Amino acid sequence: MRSESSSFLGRARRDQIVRATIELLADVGYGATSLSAIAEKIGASKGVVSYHFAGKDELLTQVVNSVLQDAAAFMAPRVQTASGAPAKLRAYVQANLQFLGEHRDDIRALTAILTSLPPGSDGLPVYAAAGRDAVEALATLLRTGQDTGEFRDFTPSVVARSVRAAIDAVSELLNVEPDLDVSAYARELLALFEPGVLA
Amino acid sequence: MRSESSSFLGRARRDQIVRATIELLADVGYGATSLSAIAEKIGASKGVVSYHFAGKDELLTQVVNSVLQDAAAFMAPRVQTASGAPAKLRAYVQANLQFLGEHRDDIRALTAILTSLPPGSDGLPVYAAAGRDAVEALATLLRTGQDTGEFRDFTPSVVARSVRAAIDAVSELLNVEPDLDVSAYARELLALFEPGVLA
Amino acid sequence: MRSESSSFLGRARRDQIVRATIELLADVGYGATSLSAIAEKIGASKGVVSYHFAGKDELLTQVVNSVLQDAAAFMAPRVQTASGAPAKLRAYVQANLQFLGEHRDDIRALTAILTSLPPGSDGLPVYAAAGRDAVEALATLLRTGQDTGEFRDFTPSVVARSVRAAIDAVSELLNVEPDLDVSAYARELLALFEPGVLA
Amino acid sequence: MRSESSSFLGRARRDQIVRATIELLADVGYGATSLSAIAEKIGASKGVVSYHFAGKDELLTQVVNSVLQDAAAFMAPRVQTASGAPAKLRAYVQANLQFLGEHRDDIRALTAILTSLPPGSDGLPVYAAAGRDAVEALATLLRTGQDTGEFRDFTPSVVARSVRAAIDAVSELLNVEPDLDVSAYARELLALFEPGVLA
DNA sequence: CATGAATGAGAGTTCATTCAT
DNA sequence: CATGAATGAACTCTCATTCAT
Repeated sequence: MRSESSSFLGRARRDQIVRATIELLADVGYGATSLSAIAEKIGASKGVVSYHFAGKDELLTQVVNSVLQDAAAFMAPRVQTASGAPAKLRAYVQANLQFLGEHRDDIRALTAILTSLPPGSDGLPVYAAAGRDAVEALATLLRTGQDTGEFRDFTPSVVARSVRAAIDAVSELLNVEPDLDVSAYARELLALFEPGVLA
Repeated sequence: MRSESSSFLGRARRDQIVRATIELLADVGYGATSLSAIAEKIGASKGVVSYHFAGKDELLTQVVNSVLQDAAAFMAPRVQTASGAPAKLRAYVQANLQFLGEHRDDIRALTAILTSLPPGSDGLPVYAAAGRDAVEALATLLRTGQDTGEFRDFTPSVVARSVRAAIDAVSELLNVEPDLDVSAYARELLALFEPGVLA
Repeated sequence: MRSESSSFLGRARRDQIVRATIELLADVGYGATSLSAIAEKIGASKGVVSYHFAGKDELLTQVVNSVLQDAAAFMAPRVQTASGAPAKLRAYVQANLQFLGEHRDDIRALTAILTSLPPGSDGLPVYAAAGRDAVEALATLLRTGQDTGEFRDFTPSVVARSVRAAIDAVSELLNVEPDLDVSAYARELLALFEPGVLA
Repeated sequence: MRSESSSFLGRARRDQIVRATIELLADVGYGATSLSAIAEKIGASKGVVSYHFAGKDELLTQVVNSVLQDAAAFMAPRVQTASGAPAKLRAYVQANLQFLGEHRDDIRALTAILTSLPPGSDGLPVYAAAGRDAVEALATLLRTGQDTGEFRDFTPSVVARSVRAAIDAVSELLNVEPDLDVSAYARELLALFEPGVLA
């Protein structure tokens, strides 16, 4: 099925497989997410997955892209709507946590894949790129605020990395406390970071 | 595995195996750290590993414990020596980053294991316990500072989790920038967090 | 597969499939000549091949027959035209080499199939029949020459098999030396065999 | 088992596996010679084969080398003992046919492998090398005879290829006529070729 | 006629584990 | 203590075939 024909049925099957893969990754982890397990979950034979995806790699890539696109589609408008660097930062944190709360399986699946991929040939983790992109985007936001004098003088990459890490940590917390009030958590995070960031 | 024999030789062999496992985990990742690879690395047969450890699980548990104990042994005196909550927090962050810088393989191995272990039977990640302990210890420190009026009124677990996450993020950064000045990074982290934490 | 329909379109499709199969066999070998590869080569779906041929076996049989018929159609008039056993033998060798030179893919495909088919249920190679027929035809020619006194007294089947083998060996040589002068090679072959054959 | 320790047991097992593989190749052909079939034949699990050989490739390479070495060991002394090019040629043909008669399975296995391997990346069959070596060795013998004036003036490579092909053809014949008198056949071959070769 | 979807068997390979020596 | 041998399960992937549309 190399055709991008996007025949309705083919598309639906692929989506179904991606969804099943996400749920498995979230539920049983990377190691237990085999093609057999995926096939069983959708009530089909093993060959179906191989038919719709060139291989496990393509499937996992699809999962990663799917989640990243969803996240970007959710985040972008909320951050861009806000005016001024401080407001954008608030929107960034709040939107992030809201997305985390609403897409737990997706995030767990993403994490499972990214942390389980073997180190690349250069010795660096494969996911370094994805992570670095996210940090870089936030750093740019921070740098903009520094240029306008809204933010203090700090090293943007350090703060960006720390804020992102603090946000990502919520994902794990959600596994333990499913009823967490993510909105309140976002306010607490901002209360923690804003004093050190705002001018 | 008459493990209680604790003969000198047996102890040495176990340590050697644990070290080899740590290096492999750091170098080639969880997936490529097979018993054969470990055996090959120490120039022995596969059976040796199975002989000294009940199974792969016990070996990995040993690796985790080993690293956690080293970290605790390094951290504890530095934090306890400092007097006053703010000083203890500074010591905590600085000692943490110093340890990260000096034990990169250990940390990478630890991360590889903890992020790759499948979710436990209760659906929660196995490493939740270890992580929770670390956060809880820091939260206690923060709570103490709040009791003495040295720290503001925030939710200790939220701040503790965020600080830990910011610290842990440095581990990945070290893979990309091996020459990172961890001491300077620690100062930047404190400059970021202290305004939001100190009373 | 309503194969007796022999509609123009159906006939054309079958021929197209057979041609594609021959090219694949010649280019990538027996093992890589899958139904998918054939379908891809003609820009159609896998089902097409299955529709026009009862199975892979029938397709390969068709390929073999097709090539054998072409060869027979090329050889027969050239040999029959020559008068006298020695002239027929010369025509046989020359026509054979000429055909080899002009139908390399066909020959390679034929060889790929015949050498890759599993031994038949009787333990004998499936292609034994085809090979035996070719040897037998040449042996008959030789026997005729012996009867007329033009050829020496030798065992016809031995000489026939040897001549055929020497001819077939040129097929492999053509893969290595595509510019081989087959006509000159034919003369050398005759110079080698005629002293032992002619009376 | 990468060790060349040549422990008696390991060596025996490897030999046993190679023998089983040869018999399978001879009996059921290349396509049906799977690792499972091999394992079943020696009454062991599939893993055993993988344990003793790095992969199927290494096993098949071993088979090829094993047969080629046996053949060389058989042929070399017989040819070298003969004095004079004509005698060497006679010894070559006779020894070859004798070996063919005594090692049918080996030859069938060798043929199965060499004809079934896919074309190399250069488009040429992998076995071209092995075949070319054999032809080249015989061509050298012929050339020597020409230099001494014992042989006529012909193109050595053409004659060498033809003689080799005539010899190889006997291998197939042996499948059909197991009781063939190879010694008599050798005499007939020599009677066919010598008139065209001897000065 | 043709397609895309699905199946199920079988391939080679890897791995943790067990055990006799 | 240590080894080499063996197992058996699981894995990804490929393929010929079938079938509803």
